[in-house]
Amino acid sequence: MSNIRAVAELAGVSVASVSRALQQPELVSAKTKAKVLAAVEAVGYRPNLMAVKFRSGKSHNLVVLVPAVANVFFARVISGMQQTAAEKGYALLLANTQGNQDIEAIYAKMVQTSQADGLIQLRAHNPFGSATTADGSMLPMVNACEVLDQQQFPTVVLDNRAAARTMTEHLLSLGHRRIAMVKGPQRSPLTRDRLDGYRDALTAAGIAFDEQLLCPGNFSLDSGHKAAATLLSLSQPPTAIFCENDEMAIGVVQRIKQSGLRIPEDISVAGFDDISFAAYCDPPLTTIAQPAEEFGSTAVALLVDILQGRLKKAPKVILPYELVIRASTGPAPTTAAPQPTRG
Amino acid sequence: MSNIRAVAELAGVSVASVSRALQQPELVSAKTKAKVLAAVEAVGYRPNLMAVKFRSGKSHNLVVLVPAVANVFFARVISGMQQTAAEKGYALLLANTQGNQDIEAIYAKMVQTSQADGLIQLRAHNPFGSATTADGSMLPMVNACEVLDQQQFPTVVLDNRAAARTMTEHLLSLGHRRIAMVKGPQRSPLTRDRLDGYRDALTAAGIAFDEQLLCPGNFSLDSGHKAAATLLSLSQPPTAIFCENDEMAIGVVQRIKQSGLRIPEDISVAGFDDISFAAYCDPPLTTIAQPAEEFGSTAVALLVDILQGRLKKAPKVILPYELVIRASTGPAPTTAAPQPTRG
DNA sequence: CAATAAAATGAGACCGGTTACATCAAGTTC
DNA sequence: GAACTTGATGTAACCGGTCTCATTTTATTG
Repeated sequence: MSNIRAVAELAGVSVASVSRALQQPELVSAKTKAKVLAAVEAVGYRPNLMAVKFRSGKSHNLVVLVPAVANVFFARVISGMQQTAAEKGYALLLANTQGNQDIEAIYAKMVQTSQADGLIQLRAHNPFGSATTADGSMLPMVNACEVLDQQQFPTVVLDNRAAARTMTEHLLSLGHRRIAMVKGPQRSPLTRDRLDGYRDALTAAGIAFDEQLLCPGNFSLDSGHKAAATLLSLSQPPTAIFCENDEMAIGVVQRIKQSGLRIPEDISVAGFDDISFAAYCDPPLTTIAQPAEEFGSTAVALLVDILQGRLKKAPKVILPYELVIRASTGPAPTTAAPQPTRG
Repeated sequence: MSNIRAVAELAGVSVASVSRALQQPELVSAKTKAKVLAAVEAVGYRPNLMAVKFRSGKSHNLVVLVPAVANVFFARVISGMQQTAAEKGYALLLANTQGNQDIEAIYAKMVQTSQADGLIQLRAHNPFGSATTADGSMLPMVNACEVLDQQQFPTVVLDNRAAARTMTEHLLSLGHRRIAMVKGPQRSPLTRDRLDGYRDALTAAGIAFDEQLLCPGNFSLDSGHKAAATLLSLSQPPTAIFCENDEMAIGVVQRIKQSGLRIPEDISVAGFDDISFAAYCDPPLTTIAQPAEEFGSTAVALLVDILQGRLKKAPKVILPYELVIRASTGPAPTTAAPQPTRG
């Protein structure tokens, strides 16, 4: 691999002149610039950017911790990150953590060992352990989607509580009184916020909260399917099921159909995220649309702002959501609670 | 940020001893090692791995060019890459190319500028322009999923021709004689191979090829929906539609239902990939299962083998596929071709 | 105890750029 | 023409590690 010294030698100038000719052409004479460019061409010179990064102390890499890259929603977030990172001259180092904190720690270390300048976390967990560096400065981390309770870090988030309340109100407005919720992992703040929103709406409508109508899930299609089975087997099944993501809702839809019940005539189903498949579900899914790509691009933009010193305090960016009403939700059945015909 | 010299000073030893104590502890005395480790702890030393990479000339980064990270299938491939890369001590630099060759070129340059050691391409395109470096050695690239015609690069691929033939034969065995195909982008070798397999099966069954039954698509849900509309409006519509991926098949399914036709009684639909949503489609989708994660892990393993000099010639790895028969395909209708009732 | 082998340690070159500073040539001003 | 300014270029330090080679210390042996 040819280096800058080879170029300098061939061009008959110093390495400093070569560097200047390439980086600040206005500082060198036209003659020198021409000689340098010719020599660069001749030896096929490509500057070793690793050396530049090392010298400058900036890797221009950003670590991204993603619980599951194969998740449709996260894939969109990554897509948005990628776009903005490229625009700002950063590359993304992708880490598929699968919720494993050891893996998170390994990648977080890339920041501490100068392999990356900053980190974006899509889960409510701080992989660094503390919020500041040894010298007390803010760690270059942005938290998006599911955010930490303590607000030491810049965050990009949806008002999950309000969104869940909006969806629940939509279902209430259709006359539903027994509304089940298929939740995400128990401990996540995201799930807690959405549960709060759900309860807010119930309380406002004067409906008692029923623990039986809460069903755990893990955001997978299968967990939705299982949750629906549980809910349908209740002595008093719900007339509407609100799922914390679209995958689970699609699983729920399948299970309900397998029971011979109709959606939304017998039971309404709602999701969250508005992934592309939601509109192609049968019936098309009522859901909360999140600006997934914007989560990614905003997170990257914030992180770059921090890295370049344009941001002093940790901001909290709240992105808008939208209730998307499709055919999977409809008026609550007026008759007695429907009974499964099979399954 | 503390460096190795600070540690050396505090420990009262040379920088070489510090380096050895951390990298080849068997070379230093127990006493020195203890002093060094204490000093490391005291100053909170983290080796600057950027410096190490620079010095060694190995970045231990791999660039991955993905047409669309938000695509469900590719997301799984990335997931597999991530896993294997982490095991082998490499990090993934993710590039979302969206088919844009300029973006590909920018990221390919990361290899040439030593920011990455190698590259994985998921499309049939060589972002480097040539197959060898200036000195004639093989470029560190692996091509997966959709592969280049010329075989200068190691490739990981499905026997798409055989897979398409298998699916077509499945449909033929159900009595279908008018089998449509919803294709991917025209110029891709992947689409060409699958078309060849489709024609192989038709020829073997003595059925004439009908150009009208080929429908272009772009692997999106929407393009499947549109393709179905076109196919249903034919004077003689197909009795089965074979789509080159599951997204398009799901789009096709929706459009067919909107026409009031039943699947599979009136028309059969088949996909390709076996994404998780395929099993949750209504009816569940017959498809070709591809080992997506294995594409990723194999591609990374091959690339690392190249980088570490364990691989001299470019191998071609062919991964297995599996015909997954679900409810979206069934016997061809025995009556006259069904007519749309609405839509 | 001297001679020698073996183990431990230190000094400093090196990777490939950038850049502060020194140097030098050419032009400007009085 | 001397003094000074300006622009172009070169020299070499520097980033933070690794690693070769020389040197010193310790262990072994006759």
